[in-house]
Amino acid sequence: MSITLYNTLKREKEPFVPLVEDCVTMYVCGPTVYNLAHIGNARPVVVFDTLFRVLQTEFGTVTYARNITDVDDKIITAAKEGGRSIEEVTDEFTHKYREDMAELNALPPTIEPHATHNIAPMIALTEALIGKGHAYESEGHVLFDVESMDDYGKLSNRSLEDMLAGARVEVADYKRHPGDFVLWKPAAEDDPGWDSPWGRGRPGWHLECSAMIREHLGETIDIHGGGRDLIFPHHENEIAQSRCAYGGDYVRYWMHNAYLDIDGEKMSKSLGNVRSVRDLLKKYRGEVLRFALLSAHYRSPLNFSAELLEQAEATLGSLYSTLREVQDVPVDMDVVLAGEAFYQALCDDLNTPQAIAEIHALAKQLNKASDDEKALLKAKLLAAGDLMGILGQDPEAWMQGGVDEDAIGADEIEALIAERTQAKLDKNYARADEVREELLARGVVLEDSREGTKWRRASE
RNA sequence: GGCUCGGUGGCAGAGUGGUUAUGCAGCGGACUGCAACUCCGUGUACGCCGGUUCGAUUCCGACCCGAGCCUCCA
Repeated sequence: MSITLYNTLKREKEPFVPLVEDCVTMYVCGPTVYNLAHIGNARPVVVFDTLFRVLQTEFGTVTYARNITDVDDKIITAAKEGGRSIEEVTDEFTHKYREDMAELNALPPTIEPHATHNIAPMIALTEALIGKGHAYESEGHVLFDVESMDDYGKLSNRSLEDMLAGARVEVADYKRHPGDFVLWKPAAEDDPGWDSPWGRGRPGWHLECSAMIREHLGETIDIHGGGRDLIFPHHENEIAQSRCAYGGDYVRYWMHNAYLDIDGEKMSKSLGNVRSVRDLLKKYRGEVLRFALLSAHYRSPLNFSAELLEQAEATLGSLYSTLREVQDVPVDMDVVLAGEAFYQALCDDLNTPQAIAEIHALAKQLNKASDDEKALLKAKLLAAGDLMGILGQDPEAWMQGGVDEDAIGADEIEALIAERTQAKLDKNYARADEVREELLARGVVLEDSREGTKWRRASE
């Protein structure tokens, strides 16, 4: 099965062929650890985690790196405001980031390089750029000279003139060209800093990714992902740094996910609608958040809303309900993915909505399957879910679980169901319906079947 | 102003030069003591205007509307 990916650099889908046969390198821009991850941060994590899973089905070795930016102005500010050390802040939020992403069923990346552990390669990169005439020192800063690169702006498709036309920012007087960007900047006395040929300082943001990719993955990698907003200037500048310093292509496939809106509005601090993953997890299970994030194609904007989450929860509930019906059916066969529609959808530039449609088709088949068809269909459904990071839990536990601490307990539910069952045997339907109504009012839905009464927590 | 990306049925959301994804909601039916679950059936939507074509939602052009980037915000 060949995988097709949309390459931002070429603005079209193309077959994915790794540089080294059977061996893929992928890098995704990770968090700056100064606060909690919000749901917008989670989108690329879930999207590229899904890609990671798909790539692993096709290639023997997939090395996936996601960095931790642990030196940055915002971190310094956060530490000062909280009266804490830099390490306290970065440790706390690195930890919480990992926890939150794990809740979303995102697999840990193969490598998680920290910026502060890779200062030497950053200094080396800066020196290389100066040595080749692509960077210059000015007032304690080291700046990249954008005019020294012929095709600067290729990824974002803008010329230096375009950038000047739109410039809305005062140009620092130590820059030769307004587009020049900082590779290394001086550190204030009490700020984190490292000794360098240009004095005590710290790296610019763009420098980190270039240096860490070179250090951990190599000169040219296959896939580099991130949010759409990173195309310019971040990724553009990474390209400039790495290609000018090392030669090579740097990145062969650039992938960018679209933004997330909250209730139809851009998520922003000023609107006060930033939703942290941690906060959302108090009301919705991680798998629900993940499913919601995958319900739209990664290159399409996604409107994040209560309706979306409730629909995600209902859909997952329905799929788990299907799986619950075949709980006792053993699955021990390997599914040949190549022929499966859900797999083809995922291989086609990660078309998750199409894959979800195919999952519905499988569930429908399973719901009306004869006994001897069930094992294979169940295996396919689980395989599809596994690729998307969903449907991996025990169906009964999912149906009866939730995140509401105050919900009615299982024992009490079972007792009421027993009472209702007896009432039904006694043909006391009034009492039976009364029990059902009472449970419904408390968020429990009853489903009678030949095997007895089952229950589940209602969505919402 | 420049660059990029969109406008699909009540809602969400794929996709395609011609056989009307998928889910939710709605309607009809089967099942059920009644429900729920499940199953069956049901809705000819593609911003506007031109063009190409036997035929366009899908290609081309103009237009309208919206979003993002150009401010180290995924």
